[in-house]
Amino acid sequence: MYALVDCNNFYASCERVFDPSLENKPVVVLSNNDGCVIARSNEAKALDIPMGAPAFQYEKIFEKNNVYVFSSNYALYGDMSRRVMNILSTFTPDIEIYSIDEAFLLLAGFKEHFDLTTYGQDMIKAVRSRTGIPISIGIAPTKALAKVANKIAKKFANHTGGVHIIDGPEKIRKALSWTKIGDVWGIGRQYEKRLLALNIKNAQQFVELHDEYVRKEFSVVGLRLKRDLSGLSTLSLEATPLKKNIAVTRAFENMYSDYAELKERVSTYAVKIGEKLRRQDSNCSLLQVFLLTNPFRNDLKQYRASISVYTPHPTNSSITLVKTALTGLEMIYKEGFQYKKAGIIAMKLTPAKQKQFKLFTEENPKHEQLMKVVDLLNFRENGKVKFGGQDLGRTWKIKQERLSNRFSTRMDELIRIKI
DNA sequence: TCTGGGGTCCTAGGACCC
DNA sequence: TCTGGGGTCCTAGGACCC
Repeated sequence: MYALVDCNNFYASCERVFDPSLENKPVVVLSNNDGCVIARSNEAKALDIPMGAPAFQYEKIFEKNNVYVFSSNYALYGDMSRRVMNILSTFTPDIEIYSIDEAFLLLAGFKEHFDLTTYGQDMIKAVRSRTGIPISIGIAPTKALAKVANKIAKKFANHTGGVHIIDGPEKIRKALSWTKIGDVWGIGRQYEKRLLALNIKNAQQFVELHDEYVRKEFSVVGLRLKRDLSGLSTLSLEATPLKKNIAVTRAFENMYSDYAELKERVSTYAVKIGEKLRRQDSNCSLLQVFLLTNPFRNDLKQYRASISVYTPHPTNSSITLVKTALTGLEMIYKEGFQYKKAGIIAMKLTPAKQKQFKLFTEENPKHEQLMKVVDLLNFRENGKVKFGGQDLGRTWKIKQERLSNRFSTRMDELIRIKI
């Protein structure tokens, strides 16, 4: 059996842990630049604030309903996630961390020795008492069905107490008939549209389609999903692998048309890519750089371009990455456009330890030492060391007007209690 | 004024190899 | 008239996920 454990309204719940007065109140968390709503408490969902809602369009609704609005605080959410996952790992040796707030647990052979409902409830209690985060658990013979079970556990929390088990053909059929086709894991907007056109409205009707048909219309991905949903375990637990790509992409606060400004932004993104690579101890060999205008401004000329550039050798040195990224930028930049967003994706990642030496080009060995020192200083001094290509006068101007403290990772931002 | 960011996988087509 | 068969690698685009 597989369990899917999902943190309820994760980002909103993290904010609540450190401010319990938010309990039972509507809470939303915004994306970078305070742009869109990316997490909502149940109370906020009840106000019909949709996922992805642009914040500026909902300002009035926030005010009228006393919605508590937060900028996203990834330092906090990442650390809380790590704590939750650590607790879950004590319940089974086989765990796949699927996302920041979700994990699959393989409970092989547990059924014979434990009551799975009680086991699930024990997990809920442990995570709640040790982190303050509420979770829901779905248990079933396959991953796709565990997802379905999780949805039921959450939707009928009053009945299920947060744990729901699907086992046996009858329960599977019942759960699948209840599940709307668009709510199935792996069925997104496009597939939903196509299936509805065929009058396939729920998951049960989907699993009754012929294999060949599903394979032809929805590729092997769809076919695997169909099998897994029908109870044949097809998707297995994956060891949480190292990342294959690492990206830093941001919309700008304004539109830029000046090459010098883009150069500064892209340099800063490349420096950040370097930090991320060093954190997971990887090198990269290929950088993809892209640039685009504001797609929401129909009145302006549109342009988007992207290019891949090889680094001279596998590297995680910010210096080399900046140089490579700027080569790419120069190739795709065109004058006369108002740019709104740029990004860099590092690809072809290799472990930093297994460096393939090149015959003619090689990293200056001083880079490695230098980067170590820079990372250390930036950690201690909260990001004070910058590179020449970055704007030294810039006080990081991403919009974060309602940021909570990094309660669990910074000494100077600990929660304060008055006695 | 204002509209996120970071991932994965699959397929098709082109360029290349022997 | 007629023009092989089997590969790999890369890229772009499109779908999906949270």
